[in-house]
Amino acid sequence: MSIQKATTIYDIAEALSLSPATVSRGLKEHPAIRKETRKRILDKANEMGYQANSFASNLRRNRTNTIGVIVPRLNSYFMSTVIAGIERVANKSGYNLLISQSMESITKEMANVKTMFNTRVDGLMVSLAYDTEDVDHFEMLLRKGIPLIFFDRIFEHPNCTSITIDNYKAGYEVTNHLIEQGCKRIAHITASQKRNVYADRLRGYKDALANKGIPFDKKLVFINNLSDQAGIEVTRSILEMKTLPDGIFSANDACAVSCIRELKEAGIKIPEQIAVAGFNNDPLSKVIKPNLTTVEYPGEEMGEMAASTLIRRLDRLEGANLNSIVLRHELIVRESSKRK
Amino acid sequence: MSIQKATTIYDIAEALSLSPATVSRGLKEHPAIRKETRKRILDKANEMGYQANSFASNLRRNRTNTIGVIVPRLNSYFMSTVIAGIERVANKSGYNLLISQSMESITKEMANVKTMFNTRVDGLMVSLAYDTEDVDHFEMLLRKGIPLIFFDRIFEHPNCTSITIDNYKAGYEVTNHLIEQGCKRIAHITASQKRNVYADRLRGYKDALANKGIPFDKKLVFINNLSDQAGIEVTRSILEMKTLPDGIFSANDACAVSCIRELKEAGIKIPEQIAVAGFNNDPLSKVIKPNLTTVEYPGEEMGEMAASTLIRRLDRLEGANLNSIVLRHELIVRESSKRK
DNA sequence: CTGTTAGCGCTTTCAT
DNA sequence: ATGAAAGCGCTAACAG
Repeated sequence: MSIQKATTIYDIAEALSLSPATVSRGLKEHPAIRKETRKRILDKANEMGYQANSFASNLRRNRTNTIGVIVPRLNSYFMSTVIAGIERVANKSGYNLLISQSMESITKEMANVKTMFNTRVDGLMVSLAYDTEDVDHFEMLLRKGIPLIFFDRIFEHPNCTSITIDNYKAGYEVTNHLIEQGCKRIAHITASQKRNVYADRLRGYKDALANKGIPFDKKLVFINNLSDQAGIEVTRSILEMKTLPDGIFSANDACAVSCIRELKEAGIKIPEQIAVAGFNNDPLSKVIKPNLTTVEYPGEEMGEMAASTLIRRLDRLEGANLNSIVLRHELIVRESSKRK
Repeated sequence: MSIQKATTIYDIAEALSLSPATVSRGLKEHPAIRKETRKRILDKANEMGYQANSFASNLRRNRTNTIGVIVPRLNSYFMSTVIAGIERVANKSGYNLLISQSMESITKEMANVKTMFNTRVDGLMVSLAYDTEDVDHFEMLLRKGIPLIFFDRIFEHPNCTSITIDNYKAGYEVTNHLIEQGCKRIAHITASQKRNVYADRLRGYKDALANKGIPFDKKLVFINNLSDQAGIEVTRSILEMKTLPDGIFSANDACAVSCIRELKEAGIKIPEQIAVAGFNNDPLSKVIKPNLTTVEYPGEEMGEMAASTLIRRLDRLEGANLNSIVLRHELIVRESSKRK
């Protein structure tokens, strides 16, 4: 099979005795083209197996049709769900995706931004690394008018849309639920307070305690990276406390599951002695025994929202200048916290 | 801050009283450019903040500088490690990555290939979905001379390089190890036999048994999707057997870990009653108690090899026409199988 | 509603 | 060793 030269709009134009300009317009939704002409063009294009050359188009329009995505890590159920959502929307709208991992490091994140910038992505979607302090490294994009969207791990910025769930409320609900199950001494395991998701959940936790008149004890707040390993270590610290907590609220499921395992190992009954709740509704939460109480996090929807908001903005459509979008979460109560 | 027009080779040419052609050459490693001129060009480019416009270049050269990657799913430690390896090499060589997930479905895989094709990726790296039967959907790429590389879940094809570990040997080693620990009745949990990784490990398992004169019993081979959930279900089936196995070899760690938990739940002592081994050396394997015997799989190296092989081929460099590359794996013996 | 025309920025013969 | 010039395929004024 020989390598065949690709069909161009010139070929179509010639076959139809039209000008390339008309063909170009016909291929889009240009208003000033007769419906019938448009149909002829589309049919012929199909017949000839026409594939737009995006480089020519990009060169001409000074656009790339590419959206950058920077996430801390890909290896969680949550993130792969978000990516799937982004992918669906981007593909549908003819955008390509450039995905990269910051590995939770600001340094790598900065390098990624630079690569994205040099690749001239049309827009960028970011979920921040643990240790990112500010968003100066995104300024070069903003100065060029390249839209930037934060999701999940966001940063408040006047020119950027942020997509989250109400982490404060979710944190409040989880904590309140544990209190209602009779917990009076609830530990909270979380991560870098530089990130909204963790800071907000902690605030929710504090307010829920305060509302029920339970004093806040900072010795019960553990900050780590929420990994399996961290779960083991934190559980050991907890087991060494003179008074054990009677509830644990972990800011993710991986860590919660790891805690449950360690606690069971130590002979602690769950939920009777310690009730446990996690966050994200990872499939793991339905595997661990007892099943883990958690918060359903609409990952795919978040990906879709992020992508469609960005694309609307790129295409100068409506509803693109929102400053923040908050998706609905849901507390999922399972055996790990049911005491009544 | 106003939006500033980007520097082009014309700007550099003008500033240096050279022709654009010379600048273009100077920016590459063109042999016919005086070293000194080259340095002047490079310096000036730097000073002016020159960024190549890849669309113009792509349009001209009919290349995209983009590599496609299609994987079953992103949400495993192994895969995110592979991607990190690919990313490093691609970035270094100035290639962009287009990543997508087939979600283990041939249908989605075919759609992804088509998107990649239409995006005119310069090359494609693929790890196949569970249910892919043949590679007909890649033919359109091969016909165009677009290099295709398979990694991990490969398909033998004369024009494609394949990158794997020796799954047969690994399967043999794991099984043999279990036998040496005294196991005589070893179950094997695996996935679609359409995929080399699972078929090869099963062959290794069979041959190891045969070599020690242990009869193969097909009732001891369980085929599922190796998820946590599958681990639970398979363990339940196992627990219902009239004679329990005394060893389990799971083709991944996620499933092995899930089994261990279910077995412990049922009061089975590990490794005393049933020794367990997994595959991939997922961080999880060091978290579960007892720590899981597994096989170290060099994910990052695999990603690097795949990417660099592909890029060498794209750049017409040496060592690009290998048909198959086999990386080194390593059996990691931990408590879950240590009986002696 | 359709055509003409002029590039977008780069690479690559072909000249010199 | 360097330059001139053509053109990759498409889009967007502008003209009609």
